[in-house]
Amino acid sequence: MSLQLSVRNMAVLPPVRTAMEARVGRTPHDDSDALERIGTRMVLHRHQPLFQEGDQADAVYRVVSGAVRTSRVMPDGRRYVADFLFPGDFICLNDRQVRTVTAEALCDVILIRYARRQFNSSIEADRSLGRMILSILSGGLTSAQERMMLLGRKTAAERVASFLLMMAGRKESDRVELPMTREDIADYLGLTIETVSRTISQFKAKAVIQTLGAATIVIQDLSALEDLAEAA
Amino acid sequence: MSLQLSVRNMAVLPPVRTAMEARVGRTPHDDSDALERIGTRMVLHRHQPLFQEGDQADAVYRVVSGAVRTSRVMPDGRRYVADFLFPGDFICLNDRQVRTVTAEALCDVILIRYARRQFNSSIEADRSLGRMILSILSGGLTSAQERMMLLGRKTAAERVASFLLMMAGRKESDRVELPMTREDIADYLGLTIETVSRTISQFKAKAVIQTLGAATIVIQDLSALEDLAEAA
DNA sequence: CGCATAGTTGAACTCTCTCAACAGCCGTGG
DNA sequence: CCACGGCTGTTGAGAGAGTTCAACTATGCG
Repeated sequence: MSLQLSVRNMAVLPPVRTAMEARVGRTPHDDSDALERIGTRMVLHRHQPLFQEGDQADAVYRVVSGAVRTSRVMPDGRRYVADFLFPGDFICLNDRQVRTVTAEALCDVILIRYARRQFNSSIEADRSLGRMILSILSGGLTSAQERMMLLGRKTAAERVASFLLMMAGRKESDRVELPMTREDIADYLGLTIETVSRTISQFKAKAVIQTLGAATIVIQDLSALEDLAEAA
Repeated sequence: MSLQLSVRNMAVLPPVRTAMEARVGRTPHDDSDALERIGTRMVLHRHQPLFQEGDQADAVYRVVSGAVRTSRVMPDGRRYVADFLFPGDFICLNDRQVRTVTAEALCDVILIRYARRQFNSSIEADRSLGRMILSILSGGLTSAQERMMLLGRKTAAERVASFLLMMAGRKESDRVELPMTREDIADYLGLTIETVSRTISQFKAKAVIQTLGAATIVIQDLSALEDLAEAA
């Protein structure tokens, strides 16, 4: 009945992206102070699971490098990708007892693990850290709403364009690496592999983007892509 | 780029529903203690807006009675209903500065208004209240994920069945009042009015539900409805 | 080099949407 | 109190976006 969550946060590791995140990132009392002491570093290899649906949720994680996917499968096999997590993002920053998604490494990943109890103590002890977590959760809800609009009301082309812009938003360059498969993208956008593939081909035909192998796309015409995304 | 949020919480006013909510609801130090002092009661009439997209977000609200709808409109008119808020639910429990949804009364509504600054102070002052807010935000994210699965992967029949079960979940009886229009439901489920209407008609034809006017449905066969919802 | 996996493209199909007409309900005013 | 008008909801028919099934191609790893 409920899903585990993964919440994005750009506070420390990657460059800031939004007003909220910028604000958080510049908090004088940086969150890493309080958290650094209690985290343990760990490595995950490509396709290795971090945890499974149903597991006890005894830790919070933060991605240092690489990319993680959280997903869920319906009894009949339909899959839903909850989120892609990149450096700086927290995984499952909520208070659920049981995992409701499976988290897997898309490529080799380094992350920091925080035991739930210690993490909670840190939040309570450090007021600015608590505020930050609140902010991150708020931001997560906000972007969840954005995604619901996408899933409920946008066309395939708009969804794919929005997705590419999202991925591009993380970087300066016009070159975007997609560590996930087309199937992952499809399950993230509520489409099929074929539709994602066809849509990307259309964008190439229109010279909006270009591909360097399936995993790398180059944005040739950013404003055209933004128009296609029909940003609301 | 970001959406305002409305977060559900059953802690005080209505009966508890989930593990998390139950836990919160039984917190010895009840949240109403800390909040009651700073809230002001207000009344809203049917169709009256509480706030609009773009407004300054200087308050948090909590529904006492009635029902509120939050929504957003894309430039070309496509609408997305973010949430329906019922007694006990908080509206826009996040730290965004600007409203990214419009909130309107579906019927006559009583709510409590908390000035943002005082609300934030209360959270910081009262540890258990802070925990509760964190819990509510977590729960909001969890149900957002649930909804994304619905929007991305479920069929029209599954969506409508899930919706009816959601609405029924708030009550003991098998009689469910729907204060929102078919259009609201459609925009909430990512469907059209016609599809919602047709699906409800199908359910009636199968004797799964029954209607007493458009606004009241009676669940005749709960397990059949649950099957239709294909609960994941 | 060769196989397996991932991605692309084509064609037919289907679910949902769109457009359109009709029906039912409710409040207002005669 | 009933009749009218407007709004909300229902039903029908046709169209279209995206899916499904299937074949083919490219890529990457042993």
